[in-house]
Amino acid sequence: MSQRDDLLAGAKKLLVEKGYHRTTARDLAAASGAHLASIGYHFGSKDALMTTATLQAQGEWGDTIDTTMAASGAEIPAERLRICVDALVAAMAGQREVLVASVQAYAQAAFDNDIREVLTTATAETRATMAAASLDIDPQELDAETVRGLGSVLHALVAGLSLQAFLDPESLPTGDQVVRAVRILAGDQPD
Amino acid sequence: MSQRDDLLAGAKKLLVEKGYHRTTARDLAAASGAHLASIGYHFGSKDALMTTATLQAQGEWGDTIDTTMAASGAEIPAERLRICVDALVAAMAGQREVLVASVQAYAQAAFDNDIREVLTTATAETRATMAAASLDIDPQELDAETVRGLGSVLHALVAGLSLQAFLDPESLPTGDQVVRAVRILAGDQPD
DNA sequence: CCTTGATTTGTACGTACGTACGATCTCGCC
DNA sequence: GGCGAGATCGTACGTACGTACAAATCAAGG
Repeated sequence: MSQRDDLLAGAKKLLVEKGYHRTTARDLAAASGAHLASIGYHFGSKDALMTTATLQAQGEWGDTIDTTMAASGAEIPAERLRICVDALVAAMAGQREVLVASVQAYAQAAFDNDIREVLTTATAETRATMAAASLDIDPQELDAETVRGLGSVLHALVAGLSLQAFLDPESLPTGDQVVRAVRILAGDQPD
Repeated sequence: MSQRDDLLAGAKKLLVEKGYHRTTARDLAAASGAHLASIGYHFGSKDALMTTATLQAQGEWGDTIDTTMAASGAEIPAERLRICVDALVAAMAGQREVLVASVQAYAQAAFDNDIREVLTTATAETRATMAAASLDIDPQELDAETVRGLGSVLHALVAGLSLQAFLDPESLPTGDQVVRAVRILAGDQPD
């Protein structure tokens, strides 16, 4: 494993443990076993290394979501939702570091346009993937309207639950509770 | 206005413009017109000032949500949802700074237990408020089960849409689109 | 075996940071 | 009018930061 890889791995670790800005170049060197000066050589600057690490870490959470969504093969939309939520909630509980990294990525996105753009693109893709999975159709068949509606809602749901998992995993709902809540919200009669 | 207040106002401004850690004590002094040494005098440390500012800023977004939720008085759950989403989306578009501050607050929560606790409490309250508003009942009448289900879903929806507004406001759905998406998800028949 | 280019190392420079602390000011009160 | 506590100011100290750069090392090719 090259120092470059070591640095990236260490950066991701420290991103989760200390956050973006509290991580110093010397921390990175120590955590990765690489030499302080290697940061400049391989990445140009400490900031560039941290940005790269942040984007990679965020990508991993996106991948988790995508694969989880793809795995649910029920017939009924509500049932698919239930299964997905349960699977995601389980994933969230087990991978808190990835959630932390995602939150750090979002925080950086406020000031770094590179990160912002990657996140925006990734979000758009996730919305399409989720909308398609939820309807059990091919992503190509989706119209923009559906992505904006269904995709946004699904993404919001997952992102919101991720935030909840990040803050207080104990309070996460089950897939069943989510489905029942959705049915209440969909209701077209006074309570 | 005292220097203390000036410092807090400046800190909130810089929290949004530069983020938590990139804001230096000298930035704070300059932005608030207060003297560098006043930070130590009034808040003990620069970090304590930034934490206070972060919590205040986060509270403002919570207040926005709460008042918006309270304002929607339709009879039908879905209709209430539609109105709320439209109102919140409008609020998000007009108050990007508050969204930025919230994201910064969450990022800090990963490493600061004070912030984490306040955020957790605030989230729990918001979930209850939203669940109650959505059912058009008094918060006291809510059972824990409903808060966990309906409250979580509503909170996740709002938090998720906030994140979307933060990243790419253009892609936000309308209340109508959200309601239609929810109805699809609630569907108990194969598409 | 020597050369050459890509890495890794050691180190030091300049800078900007947070904070401590004494001096100075403000102003209500005796 | 002076006293004293609270607030503000000026400044300097020690530190830790990011980065530059020359030296050392390594890996292949001729």
